[in-house]
Amino acid sequence: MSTESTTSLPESNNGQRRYDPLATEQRWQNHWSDINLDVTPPLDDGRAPFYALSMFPYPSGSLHMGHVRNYVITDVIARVQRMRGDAVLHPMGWDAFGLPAENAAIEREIDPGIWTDRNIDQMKDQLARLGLSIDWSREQATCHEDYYRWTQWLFLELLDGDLAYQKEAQVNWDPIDQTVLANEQVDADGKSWRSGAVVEQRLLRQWFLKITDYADALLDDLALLKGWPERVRTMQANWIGRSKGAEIRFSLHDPSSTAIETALEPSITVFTTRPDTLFGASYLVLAPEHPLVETITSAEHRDEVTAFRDLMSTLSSEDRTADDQPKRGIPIGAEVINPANGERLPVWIADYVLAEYGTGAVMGVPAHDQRDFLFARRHELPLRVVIQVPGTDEHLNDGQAWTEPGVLIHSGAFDGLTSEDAKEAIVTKGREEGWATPKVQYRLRDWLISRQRYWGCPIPVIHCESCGAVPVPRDDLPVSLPKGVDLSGRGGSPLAQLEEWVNVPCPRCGKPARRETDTMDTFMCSSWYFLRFADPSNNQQPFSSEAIQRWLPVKQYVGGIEHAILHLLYARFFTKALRDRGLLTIDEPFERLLTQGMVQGVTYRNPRTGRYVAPNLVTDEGDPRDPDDGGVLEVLFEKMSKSKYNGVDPAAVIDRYGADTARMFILFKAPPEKDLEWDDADVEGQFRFLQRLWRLIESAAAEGDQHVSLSNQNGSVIPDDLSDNDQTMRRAVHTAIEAIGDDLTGEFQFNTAISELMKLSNALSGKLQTVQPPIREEALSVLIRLLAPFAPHLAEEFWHRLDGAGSVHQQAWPMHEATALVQDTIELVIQVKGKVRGSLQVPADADKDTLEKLALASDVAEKWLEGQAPRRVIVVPGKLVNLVP
RNA sequence: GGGUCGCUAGCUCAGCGGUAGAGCAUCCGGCUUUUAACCGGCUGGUCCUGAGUUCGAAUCUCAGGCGACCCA
Repeated sequence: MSTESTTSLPESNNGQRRYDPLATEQRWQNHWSDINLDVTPPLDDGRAPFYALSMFPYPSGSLHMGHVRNYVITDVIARVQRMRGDAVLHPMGWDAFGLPAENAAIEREIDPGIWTDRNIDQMKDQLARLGLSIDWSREQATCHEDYYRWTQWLFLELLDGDLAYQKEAQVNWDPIDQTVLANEQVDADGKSWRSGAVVEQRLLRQWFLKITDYADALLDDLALLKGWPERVRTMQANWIGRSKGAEIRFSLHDPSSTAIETALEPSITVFTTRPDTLFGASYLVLAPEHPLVETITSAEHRDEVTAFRDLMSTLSSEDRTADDQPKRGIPIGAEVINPANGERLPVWIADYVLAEYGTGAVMGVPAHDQRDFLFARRHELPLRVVIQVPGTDEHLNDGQAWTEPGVLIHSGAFDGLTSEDAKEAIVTKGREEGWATPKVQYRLRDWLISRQRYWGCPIPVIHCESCGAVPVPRDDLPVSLPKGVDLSGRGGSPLAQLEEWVNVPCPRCGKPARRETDTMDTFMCSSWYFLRFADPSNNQQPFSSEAIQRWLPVKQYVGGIEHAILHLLYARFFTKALRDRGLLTIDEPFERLLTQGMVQGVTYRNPRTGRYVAPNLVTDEGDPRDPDDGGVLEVLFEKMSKSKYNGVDPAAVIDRYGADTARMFILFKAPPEKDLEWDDADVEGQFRFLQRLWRLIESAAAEGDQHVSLSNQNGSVIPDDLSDNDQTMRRAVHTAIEAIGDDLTGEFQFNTAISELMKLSNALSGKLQTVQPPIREEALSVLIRLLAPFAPHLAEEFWHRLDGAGSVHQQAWPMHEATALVQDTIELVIQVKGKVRGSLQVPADADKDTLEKLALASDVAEKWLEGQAPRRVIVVPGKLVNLVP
């Protein structure tokens, strides 16, 4: 594209053109698309690979600011790496299965596939306006057959590897979305991550993936993820929840015998992380649902126990175990023998013990476990201190259990051992005597992937009465989603209604059989999409090993913190499982992770009613009032959402200021990991900065003495005879290169990088005429190249305006020259007793002695030392001299 | 209760042993049939508090306060 075509911009009456962002941006976007600027280099390209990836969006149909922030961050990284000489893969796709499409179908009788494709088209148009350097030729949508046939193929791999199985289990049921959910998809309050409904427990036969086989690997390999935020790693570690301990078997005491029967069956096995406190056990608790409750409850306790179990079945596990709940429980009339000391302990059932965790039974050690302590106090059970509590001998302080490790007391032969040694010694003894086994327990459960919904990837399995669950042969893939299904939303798997689809011959024996009618959790689809981008149109396999070796792992992944556990844990599991199936050679999918903060909008809320008020109903921003009752409103910043009326539409911002301003504002307003408060005034400020740059370039492009042309930029040589002005400008230019380079290496700090651009612009403004032509050519060339990743359209416009060759986005990233940063003289700070009292211009290379002499001879020294010789002189060359009288 | 992060100008953030900075906002002045204006300048700070280390602390250490997030 020639610079001629830019003359269509409006001209002002002094001959300078005005900045018209929309026309400029459209023009360059078309041009880049024409020359395939963003296409990924081929596999045999010799440069270092750099895979930059944003978490792909659900195609809701409208782009919001969170998306914009996410994709702009990734785009800047991709652009910088290209200029630094890497071969960059920067793709985009759609996480396109999921409930909104199905709900739209129910409400408006639109085919979910058509609805989804339409949304994808819309969002793609919106994304295109941002000027993202995405290789759209690699686009994927998880709901398209040429993608999901490979999701099914990978499911069969997991099935072959014994990592997928069916079982009947208590599972989370979302009553609003009418489907089951994985544990990760239920929040701490027991609510669905999607619908917000309180989940119920149901006993159902479902498909699971054995993520627990990888619990140790997923935990241990967190140490490899040095480029991940610490808190994400911590969250994953907590979620996996590995605890080392032991299972300890307590034999039931036979009340008809007075002898200690160590081998009486049945016995009760508990899991504990504190075998060192075994001698402090004073009771034993079973979960109310524990199967042994049925058999060992004594006749006189049976009615009470039945009533208690009925009560518990109505409560969620969160309600039962909440800290502020009184610990409820009742004895069941049985007794066990403590294998360590032969003591008889009563058996209780209680709300705070859950059947799903551990063995569904715990030993009660009131002195050294806070929950046991509260339970024992409430039910007047005995308490025995077996770990020495510092400073108090035998008693507990302030109504608390002592849960720290310590030295054992009242523990027979183990007295005097530390907790750590005692754990091992007690378990060893127990193992010899057959009542203890070392055991590692996890909080992580297997991943429930069945969903009773239509708009998802069909599970490629056929159920045959003779052969059981038979995998669909790989040659028969994909198992296509049938059209024309009645989506009533009334529950049950919609696919089950379609008899002609469901009834098929068994692939193994040929007898009539039925297809699996559940679809997969959409997190399955997103657990491998980053692999497909490396080899997007392969129709022989999900991806080739050559493509994977070239591009994976993802060098920089960018997305929201809400996936800290969900998607990021599943994708890590997939990677390891596929590695063990021989399909991958990498251990981790994402080398570096950036979790961007939320975009928040100004929000008005009536503190009395709790209702949100739309900003256009607030007449006076200085004194916001509720239009209904005239009351004063709270002004807050909260995550943008429809219900809070605080959203800002990206399209409206781009219409008004252009994508470059929107990009610059979002990057400048906050560091990428932190929340960003949207402020229209600051958007204006950013637009003004771009206008200042525009004028700077326009004046440089003017004909005459000041005219700058970058056409011979590579040939221009910095002369030896530099004036002070020349040197000052070069210093500003190379300082900016160094600072921005630092901001874009390791931790990304786009906000400070843009601040440096502003400083550089200020340093050049009005001074370009005062320096030699090669200096101003260098200055402008650097400024434009440093700007390019942030404001790609404007930088391209500037580059062409000053006769630059090719696209600015194909130029090399500037490198700073250390010699340009050197100063002849520096300002030496003079301190007296640590307080700054003045300064002095001194040669930059002066040695310590010289500096000391200069400082002592200065007016400052004379004034503050009053003739006395200083007791001590501290000289920091290049910086200061501190005189201590 | 535990962990992580944060507290610097009115706002959002840099600075992380050596003269407290940027952008926006405010205020003042200028320019203009370039008016979503623009240009120039000023103002503004017990760097959360206290103690310690040091010649010197926003910066390091300890204690405390407040806030956010995660876990229990």
